Amino acid sequence: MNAIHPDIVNERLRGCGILPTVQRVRIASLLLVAPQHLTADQILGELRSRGERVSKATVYNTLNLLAGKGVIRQLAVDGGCAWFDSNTAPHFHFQDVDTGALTDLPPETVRFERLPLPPMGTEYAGIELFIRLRRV
Amino acid sequence: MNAIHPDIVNERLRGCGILPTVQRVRIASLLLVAPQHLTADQILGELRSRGERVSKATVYNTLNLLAGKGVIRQLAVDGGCAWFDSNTAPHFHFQDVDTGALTDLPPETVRFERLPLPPMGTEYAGIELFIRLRRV
DNA sequence: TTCCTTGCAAAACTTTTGCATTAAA
DNA sequence: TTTAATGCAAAAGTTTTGCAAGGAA
Repeated sequence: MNAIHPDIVNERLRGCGILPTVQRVRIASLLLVAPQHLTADQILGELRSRGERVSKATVYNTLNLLAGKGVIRQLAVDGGCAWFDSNTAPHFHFQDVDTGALTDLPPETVRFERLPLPPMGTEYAGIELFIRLRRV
Repeated sequence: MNAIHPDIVNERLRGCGILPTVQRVRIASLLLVAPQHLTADQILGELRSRGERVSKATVYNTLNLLAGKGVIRQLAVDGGCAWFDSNTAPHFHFQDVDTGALTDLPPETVRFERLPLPPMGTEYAGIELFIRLRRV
């Protein structure tokens, strides 16, 4: 598994007005090492298997904090638990219907010819596109 | 609120191999009366307010059964609880970011110019498109 | 009768919250 | 020293499950 220098994460968090505590840096480092999709439970499990102590509550609090500041993105996928995406650039996803696992879609493979105008009194807050895949 | 003839629902369920019991017909009738999006809890509340007795477990079991047979569609929306859509034709959704409420998108307002090929060994199982709206 | 469905309560899960303890500035 | 974050356990919310009782064929 790759690593990311703690100072980089530290500065990234500070830049967003987030106090970089030990636990927050651990969680952010894990996600930001590469573009990926992880659940809260996967993050907790990975940190604990490394011997780094974090509580479940802190994992959730930190993920919500990071998502609120735009460091990561919470994906609105169904199925029991939330997925957190370390790639905050606009992009779409493949999703395996059986496992729920997500894969980034190459951005240039999707193009819209037509999209609706937002209804009166509203504005776009984002577009989520999931292409579900079944194994054959 | 409109009504739908019980016989119609009866036949619809039988046609899918579902035994049309009293509770199942109540739940299906509520959903199928119009294209709409309801949560399990909304369905339970509506039936109870009409004085029709159903248990929570049966609502969930029935919704899963109907979705499994393709009578309704379970939407993969994030946020605590599942939404069930009585419109099974291919279509997309607006979603209010604050309330989570869903609205059907007029189908002709979305057109793709380009979509990715399914990766080797997979095939399309469906496309979910949510356009999130924020009130201004 | 035989099989399937229902209802209730309890269990299983994910996520949030209250509060004493601990760490950061 | 003062303020904010952490950890634990308990609470909250949605969904599933086990089992006795009731309904359909």
